[in-house]
Amino acid sequence: MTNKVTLKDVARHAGVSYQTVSKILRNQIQVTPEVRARVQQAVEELGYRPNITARSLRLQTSHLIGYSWKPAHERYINPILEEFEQSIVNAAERLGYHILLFPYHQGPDLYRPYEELVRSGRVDGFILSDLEFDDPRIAVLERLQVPLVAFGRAQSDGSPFPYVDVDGRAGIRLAVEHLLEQGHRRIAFLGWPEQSRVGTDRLAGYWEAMEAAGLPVDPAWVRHGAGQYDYGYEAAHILLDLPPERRPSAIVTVYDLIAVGAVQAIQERGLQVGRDVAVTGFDDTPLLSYLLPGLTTLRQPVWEIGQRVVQLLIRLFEGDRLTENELHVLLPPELIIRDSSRGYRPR
Amino acid sequence: MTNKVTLKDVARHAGVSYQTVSKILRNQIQVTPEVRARVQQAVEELGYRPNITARSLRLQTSHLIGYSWKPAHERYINPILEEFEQSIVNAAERLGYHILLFPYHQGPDLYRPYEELVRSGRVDGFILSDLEFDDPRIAVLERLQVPLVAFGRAQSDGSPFPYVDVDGRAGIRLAVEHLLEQGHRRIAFLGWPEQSRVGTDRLAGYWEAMEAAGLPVDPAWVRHGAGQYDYGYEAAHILLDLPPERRPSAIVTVYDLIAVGAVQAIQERGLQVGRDVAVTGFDDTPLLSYLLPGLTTLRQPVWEIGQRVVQLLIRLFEGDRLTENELHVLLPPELIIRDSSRGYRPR
DNA sequence: GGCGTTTAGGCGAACGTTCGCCTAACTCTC
DNA sequence: GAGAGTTAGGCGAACGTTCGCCTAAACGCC
Repeated sequence: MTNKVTLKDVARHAGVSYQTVSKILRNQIQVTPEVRARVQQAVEELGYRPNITARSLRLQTSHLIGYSWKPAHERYINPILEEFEQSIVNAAERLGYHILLFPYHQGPDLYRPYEELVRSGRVDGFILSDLEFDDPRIAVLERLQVPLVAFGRAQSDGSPFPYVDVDGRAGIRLAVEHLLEQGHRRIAFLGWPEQSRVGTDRLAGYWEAMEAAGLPVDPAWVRHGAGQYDYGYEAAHILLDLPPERRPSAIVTVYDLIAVGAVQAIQERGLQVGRDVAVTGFDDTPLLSYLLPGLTTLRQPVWEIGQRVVQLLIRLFEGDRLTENELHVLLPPELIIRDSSRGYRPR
Repeated sequence: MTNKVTLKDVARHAGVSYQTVSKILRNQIQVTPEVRARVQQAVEELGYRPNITARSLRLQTSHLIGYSWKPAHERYINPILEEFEQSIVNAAERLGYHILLFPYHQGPDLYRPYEELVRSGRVDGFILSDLEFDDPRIAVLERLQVPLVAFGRAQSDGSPFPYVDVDGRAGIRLAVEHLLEQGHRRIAFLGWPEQSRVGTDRLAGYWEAMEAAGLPVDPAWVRHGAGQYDYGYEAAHILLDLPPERRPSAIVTVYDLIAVGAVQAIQERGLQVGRDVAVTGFDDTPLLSYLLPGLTTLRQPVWEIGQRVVQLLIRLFEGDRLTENELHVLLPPELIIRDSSRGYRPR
């Protein structure tokens, strides 16, 4: 079953005390080359592997990181989460840690399971994703005084706890700037509900870019909604119903599926996406490329975020003193330009 | 950081020996109600939680299950894996276990990391998904003599190791039978490459259903291919190019994206999906419902599979003697009938 | 009331590490 | 060649549990 070869076995084989074997393997002692060789050989012959549990007990650290995320439900899937998961596993592995799955279920007794995991020494710290506004997990974990790093913020202007996040504001700014370069002047924005942290952040990017270009923004161009495909579809129809001089020639959205809905609405009116009305999305959702190959979108640096999150958490474990810039990291998304925002021909 | 309250603290507080506290908490001893109450109170006052690492060391079991899956790459995503992951976490949690992520990377030294995890006592056993034909992980783990349960088989007619799998053959049979009921007689099958384990299995279902209905199968109707969207698209065109009396009126596919490609090809020819040519997919891919709402497809009982996999693995841990039927479980998928296979009007 | 039996709870040991301290033996120096 | 310094490696203890064995007191019985 599990490893039966212990330090004592190796020691007996090599004719030294078992504590000495431990020290030799961890390079914490000087020995004659001859003894070292004997020990090495014994290790290999017996196939010794240190028992992680015993080490954890002695060292008072599990080398396990809890990962809490919000499971997708029925009609909602988060396309970037799988890549994030892979990334943190990858980074953790290289640093000698493993990732323990710990999905986040809303419910009355949120505290209990976290306390259990922490107080029982199961995990050394947590990685959180899918942060909500005023996320209850944060309070719980801070109360437990356990290190945590979040993928995402709780407030648009940053949060006190350590996080790594995508700079949605900069991303949307990139998208708007790109549309401006293409000659668009009336650019609409399909955002998320006004309370949404992510939505507010991205909307700010829109305002910044429009302002920097000195362009007035028609209030009708900025919309908020909670849905996905349907919301994009309906909102686009409303936008296209505006009188010609107010009708946007480009629609920036905060999510690919919203963009897909908008594309559908545009096409239904006999308009051509790109040439007549440009559309941009957000996330570069993998499956979409099959169905709507040409959607201009913003790709989050998910892999990089995962790597940073783990590195940051482990530095927290080690008790490093970290600067503001190390504790709060923002990474810009990459603008992927495709046909949905090319070939504009003003009419 | 981690729990500082130990059995000894509780014992001191309650005025008994610490071993007695342990026994009381595990109900392995009879004590006077008064002592039990004192201990209970001490536990609560101090917020004692047993240290999992120490327990693991003593009990020689980590209560951790390694989950190995094949990470999605660039253009390939497996839509059912997230649900599976959730399901095993859920089942494991309820049985006192946790899931450790351990992605499977093909490479020269496959053995090493598994050996490490097992011999060091990190995990008690493994769950494998995304099985390949003659999957190397199986050999490695069997050599290490570690319990394992797979989601999937390595051979169409079953595999020696414990597994839970979806009965693709029965699924395809359902789809074909449904099409027969709709009045279709010329039914084509877009499968996977001939070496594919899953593909062979599903193809068998097709043959069985056609044979049971006493219908001849035109060899041109059965196609094998490795792609997804493109493969479906091209294969459908080839099928529709057959002379009218040989041209299929229904296309069964082994994967939703292949079906989407086929739908595209059908529509390009001015034919209507469902009325003129029926199409069925496999997996009920979540995102697709936005883009092609009406695809008839087979939904794998992923949640159920996850639950069963964990239960089976834990019974393996416990050394139960299991019967053939318990070790090798097949669950049928559910046929979701939508518009792409309804309203057939023979011409 | 003496004997055997039950019961409550104590005690020692073990799981496999790591780490600090200790001590012989060796090396150097004058 | 004696004292001080260095070096190789041994030893005990600890991390926090669980478990088997032990014992003293309480109990039942005739």
